[in-house]
Amino acid sequence: MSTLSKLPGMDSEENVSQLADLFSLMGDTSRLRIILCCLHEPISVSDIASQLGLSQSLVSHHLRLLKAARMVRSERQGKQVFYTAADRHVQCVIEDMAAHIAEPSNSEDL
Amino acid sequence: MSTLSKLPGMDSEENVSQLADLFSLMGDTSRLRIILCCLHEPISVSDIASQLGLSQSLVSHHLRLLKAARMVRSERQGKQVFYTAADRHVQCVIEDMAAHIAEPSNSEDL
DNA sequence: CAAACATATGAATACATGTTCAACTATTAA
DNA sequence: TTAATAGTTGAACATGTATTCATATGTTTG
Repeated sequence: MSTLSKLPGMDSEENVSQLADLFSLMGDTSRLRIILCCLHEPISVSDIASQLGLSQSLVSHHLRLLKAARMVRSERQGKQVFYTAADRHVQCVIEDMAAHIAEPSNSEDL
Repeated sequence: MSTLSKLPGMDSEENVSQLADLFSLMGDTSRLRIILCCLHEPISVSDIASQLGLSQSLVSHHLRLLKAARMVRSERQGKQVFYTAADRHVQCVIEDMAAHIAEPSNSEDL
């Protein structure tokens, strides 16, 4: 058995690339900001676009990818479509990464 | 004040792109696998390369980026250089993302 | 029905980046 | 010092992808 890591499920190629795909999605500034917009309450596409200063088309493109990865959920209300972060893990990931940034660098790093 | 999110520090442009850069690093399959290799114990460049079936050069390139982002630490021992994951947050991020994948999709997703 | 609004989508482009190859530095052994 | 091993680095290439523009779909209102 090839145990690349001791994390559950992380020994298969497929799981790793599935993970990488998700990280890749969050690796784009526009997309990450869109996710942040969706974290706390449902928000419409045009509201995201105007809040972030992005074109509506671009936001829609990104939301499609995020939705396909189940990172956001969509709900139509009349003409508008509201998006929300899919589950709490999305926020957890961001908080953890922020904690990494906050972590003081060791002196040995130099 | 523009509070894009209620996450501490996530209201500034710079912090968001700093986050995105880190996610982007983890968004590549090779790099993510390299990180997984470094999670639990120090490992040399050539060992990573042979374990993952990647060229030593490629591994070194990736490690340089990971080190610059303070995701891994390096320590030379003789001819070899051993790398380790920098802090526990790196592992947390991966675990959270794995939990997201494991999360059952809602019926409304269709 | 047509018009107006909100969102989605496809194609084209411009830019970023993962990978390879070759050459270079660093460390140890003979 | 020379040879051998381990790692790094730079340039070049090939592939992927974020963004834009134009157009299409869906929804409400007149």
